[in-house]
Amino acid sequence: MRYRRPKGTHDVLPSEVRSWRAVEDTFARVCARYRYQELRTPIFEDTDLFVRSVGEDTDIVSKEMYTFEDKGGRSLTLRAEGTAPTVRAFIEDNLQGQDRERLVKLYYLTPVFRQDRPQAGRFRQHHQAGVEALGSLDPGVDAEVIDLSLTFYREVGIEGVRLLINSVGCPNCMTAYVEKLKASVADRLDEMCPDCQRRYETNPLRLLDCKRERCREITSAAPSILDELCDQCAEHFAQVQAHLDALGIAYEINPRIVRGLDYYTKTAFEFTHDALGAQDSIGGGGRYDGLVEQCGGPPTPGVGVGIGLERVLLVREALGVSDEDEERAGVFVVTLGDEAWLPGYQLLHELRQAGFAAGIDYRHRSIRAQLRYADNEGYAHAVILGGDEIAKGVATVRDMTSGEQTEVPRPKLLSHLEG
RNA sequence: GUGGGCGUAGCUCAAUGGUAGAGCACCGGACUGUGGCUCCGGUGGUUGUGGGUUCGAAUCCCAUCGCCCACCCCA
Repeated sequence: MRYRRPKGTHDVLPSEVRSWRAVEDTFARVCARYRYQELRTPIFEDTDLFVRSVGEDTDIVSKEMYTFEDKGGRSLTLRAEGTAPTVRAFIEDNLQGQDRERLVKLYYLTPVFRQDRPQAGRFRQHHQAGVEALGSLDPGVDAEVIDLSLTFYREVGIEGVRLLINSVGCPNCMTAYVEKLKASVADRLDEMCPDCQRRYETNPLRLLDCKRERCREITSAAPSILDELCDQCAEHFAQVQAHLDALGIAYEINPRIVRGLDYYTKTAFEFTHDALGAQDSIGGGGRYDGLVEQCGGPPTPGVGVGIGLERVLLVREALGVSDEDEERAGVFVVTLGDEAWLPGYQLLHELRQAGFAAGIDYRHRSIRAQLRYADNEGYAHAVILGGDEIAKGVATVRDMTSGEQTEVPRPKLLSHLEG
């Protein structure tokens, strides 16, 4: 095999496209219902956009980005996540207009590139469906984004989604909390794993995220961020819960949800599903009230979610969700012998011009082979043209479901098929 | 990046050192101009690749590539 697809990437085969379409169309439909508008941004951006928004010290930026230089010496990076490019466009294209209080609601479907080691549910190119709501601090918007996500999961046929929520506070309470966290861990730091010892200096919040039993045990003694939130953040988190409660949305509060992107403030949440293996997160997001300003725009709060489409597809498969069978459609032109070929070929063109899906057998095989093919390919009708039909100026129309056949005069063929 | 498992026909898998097979799919026939059911027959493999051990390797050893799973991280 001379060429292979790059590691961690996938070809979406014709047989798989239907479920992709079903999921993508459902997402677009749900977004339209919640009044989010589609935004398409480039597949690559200035490297600096991701570095400064996601955070220099995150795994995504420090080891997973596909970064390259163009001929002008600019450093560019393949889309490593969805929020930063959306925020960039929000600012650059002035999507908010003059009304700086206006809520701008955007959605996207996009490939995302990260160079991890592939495994179940993890790819180097995956696809995310996401929404971003920019311009409101209202906790009802946090809940709306969560509600939209859950509606999407339900409408693609996924039951059993678990919602985990947390608040990571604002820069003020977060800084104060980080100090307390470090203090509580400090005297046992030498017992922790090398990663955590590094995190202690570079990104202490991530200490809470470590999966090692020893580290978990040590951090379990640490204060919860939820106890350290400032009044504003605590109130916002309470209000998010009140809004979720009002919608009857079940959730678990999990103070260990930190998320791997540095721009999050206040609300952070994650959707998981038990049908998946180790990579059980099927979506995640949160609030990022400082990001727009940090990227050079006017101070603007925001909240959003990213949903992994491959994982959604995996869950659907595990749950046995099936897409509707495609109905039989189209007309297959069966020609018998040389004299019927060109008339059949003309009919094929005529059918297509009239809007029918239509096909023919370029192998000139037996009628048996042609009908078998038409059956396998899901045609609704076969039109048989042989010596008899040509002589009589008719065509034989066979209904591929019932097997009924009728002789139809050539001039009336199209109207007969339409009826 | 670290560790483990697995690579045999288009697909799912047999064959444990001695002639590479089955089911499904595909093609043809029974049915000379009629698909689906049944029966019969057929096409299809440099056993991922390279090297080694052996009289003999799909099988054992080494290397390499690929895939899968876990760690890590995330969607």
